[in-house]
Amino acid sequence: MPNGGVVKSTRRVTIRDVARRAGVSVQTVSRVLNDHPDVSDATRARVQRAIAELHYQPSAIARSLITRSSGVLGVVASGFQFFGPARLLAGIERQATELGWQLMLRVADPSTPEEYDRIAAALIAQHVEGVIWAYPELSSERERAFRAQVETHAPIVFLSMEANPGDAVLSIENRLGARLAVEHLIERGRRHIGIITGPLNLWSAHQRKLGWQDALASAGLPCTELQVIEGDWSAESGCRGLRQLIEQYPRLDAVFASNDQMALGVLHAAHQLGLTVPRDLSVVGFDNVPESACFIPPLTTVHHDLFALGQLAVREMHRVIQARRAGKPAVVSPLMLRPHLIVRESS
Amino acid sequence: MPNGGVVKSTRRVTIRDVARRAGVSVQTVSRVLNDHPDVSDATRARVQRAIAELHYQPSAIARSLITRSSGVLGVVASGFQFFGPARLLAGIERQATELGWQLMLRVADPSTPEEYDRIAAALIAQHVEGVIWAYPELSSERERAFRAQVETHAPIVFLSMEANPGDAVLSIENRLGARLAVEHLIERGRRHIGIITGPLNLWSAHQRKLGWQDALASAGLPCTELQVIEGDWSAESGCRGLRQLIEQYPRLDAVFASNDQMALGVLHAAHQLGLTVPRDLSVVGFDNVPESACFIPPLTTVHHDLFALGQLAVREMHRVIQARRAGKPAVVSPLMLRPHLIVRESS
DNA sequence: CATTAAACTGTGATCGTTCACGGGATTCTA
DNA sequence: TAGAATCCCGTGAACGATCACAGTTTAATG
Repeated sequence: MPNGGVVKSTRRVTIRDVARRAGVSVQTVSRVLNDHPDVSDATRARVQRAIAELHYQPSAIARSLITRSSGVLGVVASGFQFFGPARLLAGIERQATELGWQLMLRVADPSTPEEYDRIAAALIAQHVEGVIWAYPELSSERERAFRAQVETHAPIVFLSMEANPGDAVLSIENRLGARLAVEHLIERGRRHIGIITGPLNLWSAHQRKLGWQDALASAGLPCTELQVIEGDWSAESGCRGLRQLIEQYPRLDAVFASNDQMALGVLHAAHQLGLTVPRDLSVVGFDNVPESACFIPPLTTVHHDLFALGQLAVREMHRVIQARRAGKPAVVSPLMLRPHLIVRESS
Repeated sequence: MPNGGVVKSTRRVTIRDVARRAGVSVQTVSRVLNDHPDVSDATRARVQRAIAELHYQPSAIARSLITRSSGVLGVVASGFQFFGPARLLAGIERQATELGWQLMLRVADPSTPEEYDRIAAALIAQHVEGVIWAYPELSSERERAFRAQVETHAPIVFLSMEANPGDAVLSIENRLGARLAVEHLIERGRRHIGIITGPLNLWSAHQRKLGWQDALASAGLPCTELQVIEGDWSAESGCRGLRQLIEQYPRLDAVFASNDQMALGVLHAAHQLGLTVPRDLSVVGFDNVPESACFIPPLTTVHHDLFALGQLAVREMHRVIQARRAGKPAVVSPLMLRPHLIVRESS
């Protein structure tokens, strides 16, 4: 019966209650719970019946205190209003659940500096056995401070970040992806290719810009700062970006937008300006969000699989933790996933 | 120095180590940690220095065992590749962090039935003090089972769900929002208004359909099943939806798409079919995703604030838990947030 | 100066579980 | 039939903190 959420504040049913009811010791109940062999079938059945009758649920907290392993991974993420981070988080969650890990979620807001200390402290307090740093950018010094705090307690995996030597970073090849996109524009005969970047303090945004430069340089095409506008991932910034770009670089005949949302903004602005895509202007995006196939016109874009990256991160973490429990030293091995181009009608 | 993530497996620094170093009892250290008054300034300083020198981090796990309060809320969510759930989760996280709660995240995949039992068990095992059920739909019977398991341990808040009497549900007024959208189309002179719904087993999708019916009925306009297509929230389904709609109801002069992504699909299909929006066809969406202002044409849509809803949910949970700690019974009070219409050029 | 209150600090039990160890009953081997 | 081996089960300590209670010193009061 619905009771409006009134909780009876009864004491929690413990292993002791089960033991009493089954007429055995707590240790025997513990053995049943953990599938240890040294229990006769008869007592095992009795204990299991008591467990069911009392609706007993073991306490992971008490267990992790004594076993010194919590079964919890910490995830530091942010910006899941964006497609990438959301997919990443989904992949992490899926794999974690499959391998039996719980997830403690923190959202890092890169604004305040001492917040990272608080996050580290909170994760350590919760006895997380591993930390997955998903997406939020870290300056080198902050990263060092964070690692110094956390790493004596738990290994860390960094995702989509700059890889300093020795870092455990998993990522997609942003630079390659951008190069593929721009090379494609060049193949289609475009010669004056601008870029709208993400926030350039972000490593991934910076890498995509480098990929754009790579492609232009090796084709001997113009590559100046006049062709660059820094956006903020939002469609609106893509819209503004195109206007500015055309103003400061009128010969523009193609744009590489560093994500699909900004590409949408570019398409929008082009439409407003009376430019026909792709005749007057080619546009390529990055991310391959599901909607990009329904843009007007459908967007050529770079596909990458962040769901898989998230899964991979958890698997790596799992491997390392398991190995260490067995006493062997183990480190996360860095890895880069290759993106590929999806050609549609905007180019 | 980067060391590839090698963890020194030293014993954790405990309150006892701090006590020894500061030359006081563990109780005194505990008092310092919890800001209890009965400590002289001199000892307090000595203890704090010891804490700093040893890099001591208290164990939330040990603490929650004895205090019987974990400081952890469980969140069951899914589908954060969509704008709504992502905003909801972001709001929940923000408010939780502000109020000092940790978040245990589970993603519910509505496919398997016994998974709900596992989720409930996991949450109880982790001693969560409250559960926020964010978005994933529950059948009445599954809900009952879940509540029966969890509610003796922790209060539950349901978000965006059907409210059975007595349920603690927070939501936005989906039905009203849809009615606003359709009434607007009627005001603009449209008479043959179709709808592309979300999956109709979802309460929110069903409510939006009812809102559409409300508006048509009170205006005395046609309202038949021929005007209805069931989508799946994706842009692609909106695209297909419009084609089918026109086929089975050729007089169509406006479409209410139950989210912005499907509205994008509608715009796309209209463009392909040579229809000009809004001249030949008016389109209204639902959600007001940031991109919708950059659709072609910019989308008229229903704005609602799921971030605020998430914050609210945590605040309610907080209130209830605090009250119960103080021994007073308290229940979550149901609440509905009003959405409003954003008029742009697609209508 | 004795008495009482206030300020400060320590002791042992406790939360719910597993770990290390020990011991009795049963079966097997010589 | 004695000895060892196997199976089964229980006892006390431990994990890292807080709680309830008690004790000791210092300051305030009559």
